[in-house]
Amino acid sequence: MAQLPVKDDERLTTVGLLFESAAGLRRLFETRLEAERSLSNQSFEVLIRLARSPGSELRMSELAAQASLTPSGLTRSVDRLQEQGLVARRVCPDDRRGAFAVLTTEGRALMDQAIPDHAAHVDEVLRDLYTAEEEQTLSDLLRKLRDHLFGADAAWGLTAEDADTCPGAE
Amino acid sequence: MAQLPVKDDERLTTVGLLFESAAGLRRLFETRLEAERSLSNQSFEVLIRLARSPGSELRMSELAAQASLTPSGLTRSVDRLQEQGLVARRVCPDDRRGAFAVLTTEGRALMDQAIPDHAAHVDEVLRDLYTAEEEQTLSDLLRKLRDHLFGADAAWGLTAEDADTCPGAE
DNA sequence: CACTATTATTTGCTTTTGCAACTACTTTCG
DNA sequence: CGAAAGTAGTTGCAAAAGCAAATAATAGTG
Repeated sequence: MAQLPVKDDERLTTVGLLFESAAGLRRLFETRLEAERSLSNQSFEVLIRLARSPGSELRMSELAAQASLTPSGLTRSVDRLQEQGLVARRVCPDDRRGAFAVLTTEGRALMDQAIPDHAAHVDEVLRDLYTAEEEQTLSDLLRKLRDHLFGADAAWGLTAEDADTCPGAE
Repeated sequence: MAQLPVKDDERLTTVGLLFESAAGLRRLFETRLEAERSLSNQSFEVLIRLARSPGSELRMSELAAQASLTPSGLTRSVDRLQEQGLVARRVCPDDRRGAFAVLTTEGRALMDQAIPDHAAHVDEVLRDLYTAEEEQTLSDLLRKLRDHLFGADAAWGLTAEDADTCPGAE
């Protein structure tokens, strides 16, 4: 089938919708997370990625990529979480330049509560909006974009097999 | 067809992909916009929405919603653009509390150049990634989400018929 | 009409973010 | 080995963003 060309305007619109949707969700979640857990959406992003990683830990640089922060942004974010007692740093024994961010016991406990709550909130927003098929499609299309923008690696998909770069865990 | 339930994990992943995609695009565009036009992505968002509105103007509050900023964030953003001579404020004659942000001649000239460039950049990223059909699907799914999160109004779709709340234009 | 409630935007102040420079380590290569 | 180049993370500083309170104008009510 001859594909009708997509016009510039439509592409710009799609990008605009993507930005608006992300910002809208961020604000929505932030309100609740702030109220119920005193967490910003950004902190939560950092925590959830740790929580979903093997050993509840991730290299700083990897975490920065996953949480959409620059290295310096992540350093401060982890500083804050550390002050709150939710995260600790662990030097990488293999490479002493490197550091892991690790969920503390307290952080783990918090996330064990917060993640189901958050998932329920996400459900609330998406469940009645999309069919299961649409949701799958959206996920696939977004993953394609994400992988294209970064390097097919990073993030959420949680293809666990990497991440454990630093065998000498505590 | 009985819809297989979507698992919590998958929903969380989808949301994560959305955040990552948006952040990735923002960084990508920002780099080029900064280099070629000395504009942040945020400023550009404000400008492009003005440029695509009838009369190149929009109420502050409407613009804030479209650009994913809080009212105060938008005030400062417009302050900066005004200092750069790209935007001006116009008091709404109907309602003297209200203000319009308007593209100046200079701002219009800038955007007449910048938008095609930006559109080309967006094309570069999306053209070979998605089929026309996929792109349409993505756009539809995102629009549904955006409309659900806000009030089916706002933004890009540019259903021009509103916006002209303030008849007494200059 | 005076009086209270609402709405639109701005301002004061604090937090978050980013860039660029810096430190500390590792790797490469002569 | 030892200097040069590269990598991981942190810090100083400045820009941007948000919240809450202030301002200004409009709407509603008795």
